Amino acid sequence: MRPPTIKDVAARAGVGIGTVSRVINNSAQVSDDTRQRVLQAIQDLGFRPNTVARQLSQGVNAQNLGVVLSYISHYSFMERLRGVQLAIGQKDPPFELILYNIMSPRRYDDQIRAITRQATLAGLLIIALPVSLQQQKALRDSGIQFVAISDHCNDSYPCVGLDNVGAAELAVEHLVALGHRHIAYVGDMFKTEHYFATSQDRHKGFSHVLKRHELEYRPQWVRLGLHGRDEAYAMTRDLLNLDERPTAVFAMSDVQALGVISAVQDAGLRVPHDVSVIGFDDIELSAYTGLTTIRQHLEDSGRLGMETLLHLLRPDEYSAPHPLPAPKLIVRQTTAPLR
Amino acid sequence: MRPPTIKDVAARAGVGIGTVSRVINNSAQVSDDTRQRVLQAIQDLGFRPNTVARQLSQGVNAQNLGVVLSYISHYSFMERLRGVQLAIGQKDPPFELILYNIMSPRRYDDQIRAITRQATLAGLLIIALPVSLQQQKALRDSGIQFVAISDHCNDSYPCVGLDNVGAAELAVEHLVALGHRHIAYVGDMFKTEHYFATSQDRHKGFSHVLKRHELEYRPQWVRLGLHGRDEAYAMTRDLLNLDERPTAVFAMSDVQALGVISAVQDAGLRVPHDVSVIGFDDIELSAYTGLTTIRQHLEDSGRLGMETLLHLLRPDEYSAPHPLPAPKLIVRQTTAPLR
DNA sequence: CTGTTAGCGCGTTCAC
DNA sequence: GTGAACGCGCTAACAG
Repeated sequence: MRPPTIKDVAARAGVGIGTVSRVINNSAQVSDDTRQRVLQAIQDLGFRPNTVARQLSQGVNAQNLGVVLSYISHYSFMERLRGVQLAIGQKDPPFELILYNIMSPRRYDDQIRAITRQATLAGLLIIALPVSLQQQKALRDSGIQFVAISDHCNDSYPCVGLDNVGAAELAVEHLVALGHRHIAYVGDMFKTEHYFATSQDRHKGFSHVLKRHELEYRPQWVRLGLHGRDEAYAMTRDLLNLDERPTAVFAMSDVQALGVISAVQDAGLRVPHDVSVIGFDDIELSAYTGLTTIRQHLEDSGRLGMETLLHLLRPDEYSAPHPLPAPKLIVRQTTAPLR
Repeated sequence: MRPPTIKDVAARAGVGIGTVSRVINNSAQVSDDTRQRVLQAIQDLGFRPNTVARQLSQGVNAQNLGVVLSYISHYSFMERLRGVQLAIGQKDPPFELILYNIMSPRRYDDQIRAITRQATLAGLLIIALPVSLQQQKALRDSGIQFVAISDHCNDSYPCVGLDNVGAAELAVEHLVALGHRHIAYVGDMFKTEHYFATSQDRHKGFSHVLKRHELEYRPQWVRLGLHGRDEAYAMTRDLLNLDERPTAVFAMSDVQALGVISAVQDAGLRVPHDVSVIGFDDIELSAYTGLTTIRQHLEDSGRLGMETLLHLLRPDEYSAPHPLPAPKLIVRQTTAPLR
């Protein structure tokens, strides 16, 4: 049962297909009588014009831009997305934005394949997800320009670089500079699949600093779990129950840092008096809550990624964007010198 | 200069169009020699396969869903969007989501027109924007199912209802119940164009309650400005400089409420001891900051809107969604009885 | 006013 | 292996 076409409608209404076309585009003058008959036939058959065919015959080349990202529900991705929107702005005619929300690694490859096979995209922005050689080829073959925002850039494609390891070092160095020697890490479970390893990378920065200052690495001070405020809360509770507990916590994201803080407070301790807490991201929320954190310029990175893509697509209209500022330590009220 | 087609490529490579098609789909066995010639021609001409034509000939009906909203950068819209994503979920093959971000009222109508003329959408969700009769007709004519999330629903189209007036009354009644008689309103400027009037509506609820309790309405206690934390901060500063200042403030959004709170604190006053503050929305942020507010079920409303649309599109796969819970007063730590 | 015809660009048969 | 038709569903231009 394929969907009805104007041909079917024409047959049922006893008219030519041209007339049907006129009716659905309510252009030209069609006699009121035949118009009614056509409309009736459309009703009866449940006819819906096929937009793809319509586009082809009208010669419109869809100018859509895609964004592939995971975890769209995280604030950090939302803020990046905001930057993307800013970059697209309000050109006339505008590019439209198609969101591809990757929820499982297995689906990622399927999704890219689907995009290259059937999406009508001018360009694609891939956020914090790896781009394999095959995917690069597939994208190029289908004429889709792409840019990645990534921790693992290389020269084989345009890419806005992030540096999770280095930025994490910034955070932990801050704690060390405050005199802390007993520092814990709270983050996401390390992924074994082919996602980028944000938590691994930030944990790597954490380890580097410990090593650099010859501080002991204690596995029981590294807590990994699902992402989220409540999960971080639970992990921190366990952390505080240890015989020897840390005096500072580096949480791999601001949302998790807020969970850490709640747990510390609920344990009858004070932040930063008893325990210092530093987060990562600098989402908008963090300014409101006074959280010390690492600013990774979320909005700017999204904007920059999209600007890079636009520049690729239309060099005359969009100039090459400025590079991303380096991650920056933002000291607020949740870290203090070791007593 | 129209873009090159496979025909042009075929001519340049001295082959038939069938061969070109095989090459770009790297299917079938093409001799290595001719493949190279074709690839070269593609290079030379800068040929990009036309996805629309490709779709038509393959019979894929684009199954995209659109979301029209304004102010995508506001947290409240982001949380609605999260709900929308949840509803779409991960069906296989999935619907993709196209974002139409309306930044000026004038552009809204153009945008809808563009959507009806050239977008390949199965359905459209219109969030907090009015749908004129003409727009309804245009959408129906182009076979695009649509659902609105709106404060002004009527029977002419499927719609998830909001009630800003009633919900605002809830907020102000709470303040009155706490003994407050001098209540200020901080909100967005009233729009004169054809957007929905969120600020007007919430202000209307505010006025209703004052009238109901025979409280005086003082124009100088109604502050309207641009949306944002900092703008709300400035308005509140002015408010506190008045000879007679309010003892409670109803901010039309949580983000603005946070600005109000900062201003109160910076003026050397305490919240809620000296001034009670209530917001509106219950964005995630508000739980973290202890803000008393009105929960309008943002995420649920987005989810519900999209579920309604999906149910319309595929009644067999998606059941009719449950209705939206009523707005709810969430009392936290920023409101207290009048001293 | 209305039926017919020729494309839109590409995938997919077919024969060669 | 490869070229040349045919058709996807629709719009537009042309006759009537």
